[in-house]
Amino acid sequence: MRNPPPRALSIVGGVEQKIPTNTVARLSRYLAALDGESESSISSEALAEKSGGNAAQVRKDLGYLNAAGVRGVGYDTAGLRNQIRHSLGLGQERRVVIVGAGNLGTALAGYPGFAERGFRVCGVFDKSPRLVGTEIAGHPVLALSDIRECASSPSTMIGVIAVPAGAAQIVADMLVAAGIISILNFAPTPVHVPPGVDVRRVDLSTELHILSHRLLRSEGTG
Amino acid sequence: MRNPPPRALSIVGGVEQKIPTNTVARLSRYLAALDGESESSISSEALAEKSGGNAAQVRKDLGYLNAAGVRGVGYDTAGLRNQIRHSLGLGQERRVVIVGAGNLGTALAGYPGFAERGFRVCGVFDKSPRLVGTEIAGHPVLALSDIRECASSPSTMIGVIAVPAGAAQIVADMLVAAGIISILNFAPTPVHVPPGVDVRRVDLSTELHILSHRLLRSEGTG
DNA sequence: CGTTGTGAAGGTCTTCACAGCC
DNA sequence: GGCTGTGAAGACCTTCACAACG
Repeated sequence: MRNPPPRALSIVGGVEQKIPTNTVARLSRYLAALDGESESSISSEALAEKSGGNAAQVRKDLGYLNAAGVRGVGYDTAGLRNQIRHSLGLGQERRVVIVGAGNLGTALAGYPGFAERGFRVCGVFDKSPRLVGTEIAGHPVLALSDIRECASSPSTMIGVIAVPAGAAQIVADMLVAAGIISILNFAPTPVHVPPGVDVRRVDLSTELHILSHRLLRSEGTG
Repeated sequence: MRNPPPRALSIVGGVEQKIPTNTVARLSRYLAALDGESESSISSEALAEKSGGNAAQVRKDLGYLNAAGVRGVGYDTAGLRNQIRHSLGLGQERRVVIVGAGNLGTALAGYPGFAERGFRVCGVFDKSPRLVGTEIAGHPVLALSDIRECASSPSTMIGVIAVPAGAAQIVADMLVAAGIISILNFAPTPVHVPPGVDVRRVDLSTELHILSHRLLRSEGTG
């Protein structure tokens, strides 16, 4: 959320600049699009087509990576993939803890995209003694109190909140107490965290509301 | 991501103006925040606090609704709730079909927030004959071929794609063929649809990538 | 008084258009 | 010729600041 004042990072081998969040989101999609690409080189136009965007934007976005496109040809597929992976912090393995072993937590734990895209689920937690000890999607369900232990390399971990709204804040507090500073919140409520902790929120009802609003409009005009 | 057709909308006879998508998303959150509100009136500052936003923005957003705030007091809770519901197209019941009865589809079908926020799941579909006929989250699983039948009031329906990437486009085509013009796509791939069909995309990997990128930054500066 | 409603300012993101390069 | 890289323009979004008002 609150990012530090724009400051140059000393990354080995280059000067990185701040990349807007929207661009990061699209980079993620470019990466997915590249996964299905067998040609050794790809043009901004082709990449836009495959990722659902537009060519000028692709070029602007890749500009943030100091991407090595070749004029008249396009971008080297393998090199571009590496650069995007690097800029998304996927050079090292990212570990994910999921809190909440209900329907959503189960879906997340079993989501094949996680592993494919560089994330490893390293713990699924639930407060219910009925669930602790069972297994979902191949992961043992652990007690909430074990979060701390699991989070031994805090800075590389992401915590996912997949519990009902009423429990979201308490879970957030626990994640923060365990040293996790990066949280994805699926509960339909905001959570408060100390400065330095980054929360992203995904709310299914909100997505439906947006579609519903636009339906209303097309009903009005149609 | 595909955004709404950039057409200017002239609602006949009305004073309704276009509401930016970001504002619509926040309206959804204001609505959620109001659900937990018992006071008869609420200030922009209080609403901002409860919804995780900022007061000036709340006032700007509510301005799009011609909201009837009372200076020195705040907004009438019940009235505001109604206005937001109306502007989100929740005056009528919105029906949702979910395609894909895997982990994610099951989680969505069982998500209590849907019903609470004005949406009714009216069909869960899957291509697997093994699943058709079973029940998930209280909904019978139907065959894909029944989508058309289910979508008798097309304009009020929202289709949710909860299938693997490889099947997403085919499912999108089927939804469109059934007359559905509003789609929420959870598959990690874009889908192509004809003009007039509105697609929103939610990608879990992308959310994780954004967090991962920001972790990288804080590792660099920390 | 406290709070809304809103023009104006400031910032960010997207699109355009074309120079530059292979 | 074809495609990238990018400044400039334009659209959009957020924040500020304060007048208007109950």
